[in-house]
Amino acid sequence: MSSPRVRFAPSPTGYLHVGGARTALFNWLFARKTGGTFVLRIEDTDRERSTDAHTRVILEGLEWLGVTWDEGPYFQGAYGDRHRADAERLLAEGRAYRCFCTREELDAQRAAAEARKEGFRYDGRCRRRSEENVAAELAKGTPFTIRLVMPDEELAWDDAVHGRISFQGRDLDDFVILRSDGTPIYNHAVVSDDVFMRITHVIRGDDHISNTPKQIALYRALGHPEPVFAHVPMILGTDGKKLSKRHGATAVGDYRDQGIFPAAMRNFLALLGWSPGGDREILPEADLIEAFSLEGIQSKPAVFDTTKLEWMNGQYLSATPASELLPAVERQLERLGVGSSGRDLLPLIDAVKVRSRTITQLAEQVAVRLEGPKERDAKAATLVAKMGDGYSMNLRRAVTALEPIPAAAWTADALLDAIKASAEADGVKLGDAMQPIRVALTGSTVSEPVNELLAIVGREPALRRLREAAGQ
RNA sequence: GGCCCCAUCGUCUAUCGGUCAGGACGCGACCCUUUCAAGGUCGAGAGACGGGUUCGAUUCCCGUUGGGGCUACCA
Repeated sequence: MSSPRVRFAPSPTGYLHVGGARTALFNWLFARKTGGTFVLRIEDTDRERSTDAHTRVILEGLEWLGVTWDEGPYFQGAYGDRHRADAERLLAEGRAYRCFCTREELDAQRAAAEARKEGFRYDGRCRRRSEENVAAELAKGTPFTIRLVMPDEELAWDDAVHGRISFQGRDLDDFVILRSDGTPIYNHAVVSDDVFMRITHVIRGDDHISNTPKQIALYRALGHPEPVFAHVPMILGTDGKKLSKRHGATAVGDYRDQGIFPAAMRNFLALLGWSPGGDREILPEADLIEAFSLEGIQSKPAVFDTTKLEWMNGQYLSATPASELLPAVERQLERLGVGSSGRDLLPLIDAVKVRSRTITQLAEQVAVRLEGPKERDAKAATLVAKMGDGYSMNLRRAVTALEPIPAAAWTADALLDAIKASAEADGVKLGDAMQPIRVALTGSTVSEPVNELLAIVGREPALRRLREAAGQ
């Protein structure tokens, strides 16, 4: 077999959903693994809902993820002539027919079927029209759609992830392939394009399984061999329902904005519904490609767990040197309206790196060290409440102990000694002396070691904040 | 309603008939640290149910239950 050709074919009717991103990723991984070609096709046949803005967002999302395409983007809307020609060929060969039923008639039939608790299936009445009758309708200029003659035969395939899936043609109806305005319906456009673009492997979402028999019927009618189909399971929200807006962030852009790394997102998405086998979790791009296979794809849906995504991002964050993080941190600081006032940010980044899971969190922590906390987090607030007067008392002690240290001697080591000596003299546990300082300086119970924190914040700002927090 | 897909810890998963059912996230404990994390160690935690097939089923088959998808002149 010549090298595989795969495609990702989103419709620009919304943002790039994480499910779509994963489908794109699997296609990409497969193409890279097999030395195949990854084609991007924008399915914009739904003129009502498709927008250029959505197309742009999808392209940007893919680029951000590092899912690069080798061909395209092709726009399905540009191929109307071929779609029409294919439909007319089917018509000429008797594999399709004109349907003059109006929307109203169809709606009435559907309503009646539903009232009887039955599924609606078009009864094919227009297929039985005589040639004279068709000619007469045509002469009158009655609008018509073109429907495919659904063969009464088995429509089955060996799905690369599900194994054999089989439908019966008699359970399906003669579906519309060309609208009365001459534009194609999804299934028809897809098959026409996949044939034209010589797609060998169709890797797409599970929700397309029920479209597949229709498309197989189309391939057979058109006289083209079918590609390999691989239907990847869907992504669910934590409640087990299809992932949607109400589960929170679903667009890849949301995660980019939250400070998730493309590499972490890629790694996480790849492991959602696919496993390289064994116990590996953190896989760089090259390993992902090396290990990828369609057979490794799970057949059950997967729940999108943002906690694990963040953990994974933290792994990538910890492994990235501060110097590489710097530009992103500077951008985030700018967004927060925080100036670095000429300070070298590298030590600050290193100080908070292992305690952050996203660039955004990291930048916020850097900002706090630069300008002080805006508020206390829940744990810190609880701690302050629990300590009562002890909180400000310990802060006053800290100020007394730290004030004598001149700026020139304001080092982590000296600070540690001073705090220890003070705590010991007052009979205060070191933790009780430290934690109020940490909270006063960061608004959080989590930070680098307190003496290092003090050194990083600097003598004047640190003492000022401690006094303020102590109510002095 | 019809057609189709799915079913291992809370979550992501390993297992391709014989395992103390392994790993990761999260959770708990401990170690490290006279302070926070990170890290390390340990722990709790799963084969939906019922039938088969088999010397032996999480694994193969059937059914039940429970999820999900599709059922448009949407994609």
